[in-house]
Amino acid sequence: MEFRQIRYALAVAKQRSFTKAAERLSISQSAVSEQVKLLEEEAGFPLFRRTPRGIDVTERGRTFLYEAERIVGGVLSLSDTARRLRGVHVDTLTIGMGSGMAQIFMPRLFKDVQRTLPGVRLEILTAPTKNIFNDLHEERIDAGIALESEAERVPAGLVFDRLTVVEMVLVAHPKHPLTKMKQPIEVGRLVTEPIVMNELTVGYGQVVMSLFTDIGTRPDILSIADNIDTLKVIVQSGKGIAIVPRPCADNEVALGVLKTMTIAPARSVALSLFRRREPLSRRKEGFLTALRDVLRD
Amino acid sequence: MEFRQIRYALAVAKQRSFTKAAERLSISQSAVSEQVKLLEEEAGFPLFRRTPRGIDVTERGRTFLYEAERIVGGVLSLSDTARRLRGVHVDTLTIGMGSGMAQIFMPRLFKDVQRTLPGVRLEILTAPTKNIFNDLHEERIDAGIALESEAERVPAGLVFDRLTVVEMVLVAHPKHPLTKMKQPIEVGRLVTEPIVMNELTVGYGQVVMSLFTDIGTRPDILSIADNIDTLKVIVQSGKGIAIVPRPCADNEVALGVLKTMTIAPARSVALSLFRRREPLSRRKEGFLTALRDVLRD
DNA sequence: AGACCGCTATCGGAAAATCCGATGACGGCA
DNA sequence: TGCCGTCATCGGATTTTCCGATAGCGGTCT
Repeated sequence: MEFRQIRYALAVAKQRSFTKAAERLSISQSAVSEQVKLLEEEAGFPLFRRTPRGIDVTERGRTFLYEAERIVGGVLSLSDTARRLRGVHVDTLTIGMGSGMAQIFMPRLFKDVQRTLPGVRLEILTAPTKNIFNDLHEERIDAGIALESEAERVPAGLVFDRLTVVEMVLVAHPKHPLTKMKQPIEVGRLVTEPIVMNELTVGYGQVVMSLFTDIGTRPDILSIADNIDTLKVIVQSGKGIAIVPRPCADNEVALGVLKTMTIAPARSVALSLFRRREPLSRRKEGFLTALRDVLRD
Repeated sequence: MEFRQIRYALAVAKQRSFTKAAERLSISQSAVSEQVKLLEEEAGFPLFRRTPRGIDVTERGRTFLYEAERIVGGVLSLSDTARRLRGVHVDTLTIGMGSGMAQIFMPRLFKDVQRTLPGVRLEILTAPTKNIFNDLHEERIDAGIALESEAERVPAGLVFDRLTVVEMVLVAHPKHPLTKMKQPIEVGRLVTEPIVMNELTVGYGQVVMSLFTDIGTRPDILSIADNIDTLKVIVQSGKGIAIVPRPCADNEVALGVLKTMTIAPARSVALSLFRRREPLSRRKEGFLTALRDVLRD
C-alpha cells in the first residue's frame, strides 16, 4: 500500500472517473488504472464498481478509503510539520494517556503545576494503550499512563511505576432498572442489556470485552464511542449501560446524572506511569520524577 | 515523502544504525542510506546525528518521526481494515463531531434512540471541524456536527441545518480571582492569564485564538489538550483558564468544580448538522432526517 | 604515529517499478 | 449497426530503487 496508490484511488473516488482523476493528477489514465488495480489486489476486494454512468465506491471501498484518506492527510500534515520544524524551539513534556484518565490524573497533575513543572508546556495526547507503548518505545512521547494488563507483559525497554488501582463499575441512568439492585450485578445478567462500548481491542474496551468472553458470551453492543467522555454522555441520556473505571464517573455520579453499580465478578485495573528504561536528558528526567510523585496515590 | 522512506527512517531510529536497520529490513545498507537522505532533503533538516557510537535522532527528527510513525501505523491499520472488510456487514450511521459536542448533543440523540433510529449502530467519531468537512465530502462519514464559521464558506456539495447557537464563555476554578468579577471580562484582560487551549488551527481553538488575534495579542498558552474534556479537567484542577462553549461546562458548573464568566466582546458559535447535498440511499436519508429532527433546538 | 576496524555516504550499473501511448472490450445512445 | 466515452491491458520507455564496491571518517589498539 504505497502512498501513490492511495492518492490515485482517492482521486478516482472523488472524481468518479479514472480519466478525470488522471487529468487532475497530471498522469495518464492507464497509470491510474494500474495502480488502483494493484491496491485492490492487495486489499483483496474491489474499491470501485465500474458503471457506464460513472464510478461508484463500493461499501467496503468506502470504509477502506476513509482510513486511507487519513493516511494521506497525515502525510500532508507531516509536510507541514517539517516546515514548522525549521523554526521555533520550546520546552515540552509529552504525555500520552487513554481517554477518561484525564479525570483521574489531571487534578493531581495541575494542582501545583507551576511549582512542580516550572516553565514546561505539557502536551497531553489521548491515545489507546497499545499506541502508548509504541509511542514510548519509539520516543514519540516522554511518558504514558496506561493499564497494566496481565495479558501483556511490559514491553522490553519500558519501566513503570504503579500510580493507582481502580475498580471497573457498571454505569447507567439513575432510572435504569438495574440501579434498583443492591447486590453486585453478574456480568451474565448484562448479556441482553444494550451496552455502549469503547474501542474493542485496546485499553478499557478490551477489559470489558474480556468480562463477557471470560464467561463465553458476547455483549449486545448499542454503540461504540472512541472517547470515554462521549460514552458517558450517551449512557446519561437514557438508553444503554457501560462499564468504566469508577473514578471516571465520579463527577456524573455526584451530579446525579449517572449511577454506578459493582459487578460480579469484581474487576479492577492498575494504572501506571510508563517510561523508557534508558534515561532521557537530566533535565527531562527531573520533570518525569516530579510527574510521577505528583500523580501517585 | 514516500512510504518506504518513512519506514526506513523509522527503522534507523529504532536500531540506532543504518546497517542494523538494513538487516532488519532485508535490504542493503546503501539503499537505506539513500532513501533516508532523500527524506532529509525533502524535510529540509537532518533527522539523525551520525556519531561514532551510534545514530542519535535530532530533536526535530524526533518530532518528525513521531508523526511519521502514526502514518505507518495508519497504513498497518489499513491492512487490518482490509482484512476485516472481507467479512461482516451491519447497518451503521457514522457521525463526526468535535470533542466537547457530545455533552450538547448526545442527550438529545440517545433520549429515544431505539425509536428514532431502530437497529442502527451509531459510530461517533471525534474529529476537528476541517476533518469533518473533508470526511463528509469524501463520504467517509454520513453526517457531521461542526461550527458554522464565517471565515469559511460552506464547502461545495455540502448542506447544513443549524442545530443550535452557543455562547463561548470563560471557565476557571471557583477560587480563581477572575470569578469575583461581576461584569463581562475583557479579552484583553486575559492576555497574562495562563490559558489551556484546544487544537489551535481548527474548531473551538481557532475561535479562541481569533479572540486574541482580533485585538492584536496572543494568549499565554499553559497547555494544549487535543480533547476538550481533558482541557476542562485541567482547568478544574486549579491553574489555568479556558474558553469553551457554555453547554460544554454545564455539568462541571452544576457540580461546583468550575465557574463560568461571560467575555467581552461576547462571542457565540453556531453548531450545525452537515451532510452532502447529493442524497444517500433512501434508507440512510430517513436516518439522517430523524437525526436532524432529534438534535435540533 | 600508523594500522585496523566499523560505519555511513557515494557511485555506476542492474533490476524493478511506474508511466505512457496504443488498442481492445464494454455498455449506452442515436 | 455504428459511434462514443470509459476502463483494462499490453509492450516499450523512463524513472526509481537496489546492490556491490569503495572512499572517507572517527575511534581504538599497538
